[in-house]
Amino acid sequence: MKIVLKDGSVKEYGESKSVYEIALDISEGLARAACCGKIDGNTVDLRTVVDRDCELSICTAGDEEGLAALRHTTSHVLAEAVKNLFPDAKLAIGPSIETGFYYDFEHAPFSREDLDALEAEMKKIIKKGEKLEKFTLPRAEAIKYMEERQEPYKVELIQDLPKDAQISFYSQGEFVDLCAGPHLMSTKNIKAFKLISSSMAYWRGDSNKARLQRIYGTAYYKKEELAEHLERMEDAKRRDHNKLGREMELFTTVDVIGQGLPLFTPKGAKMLMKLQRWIEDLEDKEWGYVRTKTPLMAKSDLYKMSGHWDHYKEGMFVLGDEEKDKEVYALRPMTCPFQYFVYKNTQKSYRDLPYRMSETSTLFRAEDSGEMHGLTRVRQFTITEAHLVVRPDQMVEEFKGCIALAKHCLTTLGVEEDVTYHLSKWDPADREKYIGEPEVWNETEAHIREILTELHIPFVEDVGEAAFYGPKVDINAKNVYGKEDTMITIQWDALLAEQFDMYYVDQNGDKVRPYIIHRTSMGCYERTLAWLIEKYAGKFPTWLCPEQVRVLPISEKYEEYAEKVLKELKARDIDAATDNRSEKIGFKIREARLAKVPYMLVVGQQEEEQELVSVRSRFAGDEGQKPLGEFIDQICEEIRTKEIRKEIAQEEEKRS
RNA sequence: GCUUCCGUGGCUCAGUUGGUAGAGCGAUUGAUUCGUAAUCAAUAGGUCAGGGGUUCAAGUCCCCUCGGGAGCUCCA
Repeated sequence: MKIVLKDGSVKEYGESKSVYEIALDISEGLARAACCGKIDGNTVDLRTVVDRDCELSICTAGDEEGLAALRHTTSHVLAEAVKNLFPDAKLAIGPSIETGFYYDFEHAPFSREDLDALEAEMKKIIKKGEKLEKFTLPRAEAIKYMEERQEPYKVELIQDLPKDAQISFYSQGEFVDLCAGPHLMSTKNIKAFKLISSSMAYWRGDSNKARLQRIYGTAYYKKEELAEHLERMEDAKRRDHNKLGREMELFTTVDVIGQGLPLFTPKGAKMLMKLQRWIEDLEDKEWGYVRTKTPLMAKSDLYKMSGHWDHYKEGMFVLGDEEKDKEVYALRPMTCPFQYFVYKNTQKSYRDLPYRMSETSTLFRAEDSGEMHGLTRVRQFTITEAHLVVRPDQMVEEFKGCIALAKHCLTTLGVEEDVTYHLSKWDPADREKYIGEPEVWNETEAHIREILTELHIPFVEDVGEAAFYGPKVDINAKNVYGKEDTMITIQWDALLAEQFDMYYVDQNGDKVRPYIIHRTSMGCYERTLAWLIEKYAGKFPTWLCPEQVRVLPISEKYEEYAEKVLKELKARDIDAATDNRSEKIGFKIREARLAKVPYMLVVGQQEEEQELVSVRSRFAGDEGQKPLGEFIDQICEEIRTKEIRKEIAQEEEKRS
């Protein structure tokens, strides 16, 4: 039997061998790291017997499959440890995930002390180095087997498998778990793991079903990799916008004002203003948008017309009681129908299209109390939202234009590499949630698919993620903890024009229904700011900084010159301040560094006499003395072009 | 909305089996007038998230409300 290995070399064996034996044969070291194999592209367990010519690769350190198998095995060890320490616990499921693994148990909540005790127990199990053995049972016997072991969740899982299936189990010593594999050969190959946290989870993610306790953990091949991962988690905590944004005095929240209602303090408000001016100017000057200003609330009649009353009432803040009050109002959760009436204000000709209306509008959404998080999930937010009313023949070009604008915005902010594109489709199995006919949905989805393919944008398709009136392109970004949020959305709407009786007059004088694109060029400002805080760990590109320059006089004697420098900076629209406190220069520099101000201008006797400034930047450290005018020209250019200067290697930031 | 953990001066926290609050940083004031990451000293700041209960006595125990974290569910 001929085996073609990953590196192209060919091995010949006289008889059948297991993947593990072959791995051992190739390299002792490799085999130790091996977790599973791939035969002709399919992941297989190390115990799998190879009895024919094939291509075989051994999944090892660095392979996704290998890492998943390692973590999955670690989750089994966790399950064994839980059973040892808490025999009453019932096992649910325990898969590997992107950052590690988890296992769900029916049990009282686990404390950190419990997790520490479990870690110690897991180490004991690993030290014993039991072999993981695979065996299979027919379905009926498998159910009986798990009933005997009093594992009701496992029984339920097996019952969902096909009647004629052979159910596979893995054991390590006394411990047995229902599992499809693959797994390590022995528990002793687990070298580096850590239990991270525990929390509640529902059986099968259904809030009507049993409440389980989930333990999260992670595992790596090497101790150093685990240490790196834990360091990354620490770094994520430091970058967390909800903490850093408050520390940097960008925003705050107040109990009596309410959940999901952040207050932007002067620095945060300045950043939002810069973002807004940039987006609005860009849209109006370069992309042909017109601006509207429409009410933040409307009578319920409007939402009934748009379909929001039927499809989205739960998410709206309704003012007034339908039973008692003549008029019921609602704060707006979106801008669409308001802008439709702007369009309808005058009769439009085919020559007027595309008609691109944009508005920086504040929206209100009645999110459930548990959904709010920092600036990424709030009840009131502001977004520059647009509706493009277009002729059907213009639709594809305009849709592409919206994607191009979004990409331009992402590139300018330096985050274009950090996003994923999604084609959010309807769910044909859930017709209630959507309006319109299946043919329209299939057709519009096909159009979007074609556009993305043509633009060479990699994307994934998500069923059931569409708006109720049409499919969309969602551009998502991950936060520091790896959770995804939608930043930008571009929606194809071939249906609402009908609902609002919107039309244009074509060449023949006939009334024709236009198409509509709902889109944003950036996400809402709150979420965008959160993203930027985490992306840059608070060290924003200069153009966005609420304080771009801080002038630091060596002593109070040079205060006058510092004020003169400040005046010239402000005359060129640079956001600057002076630090005139009677502190030593070292102290002032330290504070400016901690405030992440991009440029510090140190001024003393030499500078005053020769109209110079000593530049110290976040990017290059001490940049030396230069004439004030030269510095101002340079920073103005950096701001104008929205340059993202590279930071110097992180100096150790000494805190307290 | 659900489960769970948490809520002490502006920030980070300490507060032992219940005996009516402490530190560091920050702030303020004074002194210092300094050349690239912390000058010295003094002073002020808290109904211990809010409300109710148990107790001779509650920051500490119990209940409710509000707010925060984690995880579900949800998300135009």
